[in-house]
Amino acid sequence: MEQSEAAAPVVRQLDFSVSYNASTKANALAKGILILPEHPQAQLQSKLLALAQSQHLHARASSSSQPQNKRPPRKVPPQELPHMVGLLKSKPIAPRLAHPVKPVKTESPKSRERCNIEPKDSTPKKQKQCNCKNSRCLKLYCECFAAGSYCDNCNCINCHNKIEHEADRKGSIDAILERNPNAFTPKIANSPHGATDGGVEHKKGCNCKKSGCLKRYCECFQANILCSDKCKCMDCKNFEGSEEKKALSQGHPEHQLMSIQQAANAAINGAIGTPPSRKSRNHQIDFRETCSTSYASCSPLSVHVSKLASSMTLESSKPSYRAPLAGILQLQHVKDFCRLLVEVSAEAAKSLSEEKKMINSGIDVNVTETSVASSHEDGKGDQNEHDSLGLCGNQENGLQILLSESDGSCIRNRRPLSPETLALMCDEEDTVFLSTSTPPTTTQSTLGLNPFYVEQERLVLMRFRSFLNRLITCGCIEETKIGREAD
DNA sequence: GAGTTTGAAACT
DNA sequence: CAGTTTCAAACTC
Repeated sequence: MEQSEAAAPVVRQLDFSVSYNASTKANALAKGILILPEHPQAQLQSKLLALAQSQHLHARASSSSQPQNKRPPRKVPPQELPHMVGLLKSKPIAPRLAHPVKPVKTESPKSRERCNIEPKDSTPKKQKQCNCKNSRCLKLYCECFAAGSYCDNCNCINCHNKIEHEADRKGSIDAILERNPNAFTPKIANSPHGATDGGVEHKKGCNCKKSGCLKRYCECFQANILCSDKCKCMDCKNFEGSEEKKALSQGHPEHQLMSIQQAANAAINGAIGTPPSRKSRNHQIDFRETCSTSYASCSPLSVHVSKLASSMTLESSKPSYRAPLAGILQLQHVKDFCRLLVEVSAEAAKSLSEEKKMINSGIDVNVTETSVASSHEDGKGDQNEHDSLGLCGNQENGLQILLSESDGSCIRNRRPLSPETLALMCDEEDTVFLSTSTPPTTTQSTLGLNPFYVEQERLVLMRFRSFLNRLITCGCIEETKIGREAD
């Protein structure tokens, strides 16, 4: 069947678990996934990622003065360490040093470290530069060592975390692993609760007492995640809905971006109504217990409701709250939507191939082109999408009017949106995709961007954007409804 | 840049 | 396992 054949590339493109390289190509083929060299899925993936992260990255780039030209030659990934140690036979314990001789330092570590704002996560992108003095960089105090990396361009003293001290290093690693086999495994992991903290949580949890978990002393805060059940912190303010956290975010663009990232992480789990978990420890002053909105309000579309519900909880001890998209967006909807995207792609492929044939036979195809694009921008396409998703089916007529808008502009004109919502809308990036609507150039072709697929990809991405806009609309409307009910 | 605070890691 | 010490990062002045 022609349609299924055309849909195959999109199926492959949407399979983000498969990275496009020579080794995975064979795997993909074995799975029946079609690989098209002239249109690697990485292009689509990177565009989607860029769409979601552009705001974050732009702001980070402007706020960070860290020089980007430092590239350590080779870094050992954290997960590599246990493996390395497993090969060791002896177990020398690294002795504690009294007071090593201090070499002359040439650079101010503070000015540099201040700029090093990369969140500590499982996949560090930028090499930390430590300032260790007494640990020889062979203890977990050393960030480089703890990350499984060799020291490089650091300001450490008497450093043994180097290739030339490999024996010492391995001995120390072995000793540490003997104490704690998980010492080198990433501390940040996917949360079993999902919505609790935006999808990830600190494996061990923090133990903060004075920082309110709102300073970088706190490992959770530093990793840009919310505190979880596992934390033993006191007077924690690092939870969704925390006024202090909110105030902090509003004051600092960097923290705003962190919040956006947290909210985006939470969107996947929170929007489909994953039940929140609760942290309950009687020995601790837990603000989350008095603010039951915290965990439920993880959706980026629910930021305003979160604020509202937060204030409600100050007045009532048992506030009721549900995320705006709870009960609206179900897992099945996401599946349906993916199916829809495949269909859109297939239809586009079909139309485009017909168009190509017509061009070849000298027929003017302007009308066809218009019909293809418009059918996916509104009208039938929208109805199809709306039907398949069943979104906001319980909403009043106003919603239908809003849904009929294809670009979501009316939503934005209605009132200012939160940075979190704007981050998801990513409309400022529209030009990136819309620019591909211009006739493909020979450059694109020579770069391996088959114009046929560029156009096909554009249509799919536009549908995706349209879907996100509708989702936002649903969230806004539900939010308004909840707000009215609260009044 | 020096000094202080903080919380994880290491040690007892 | 709890308490203490050490350590280096984060923070303040």
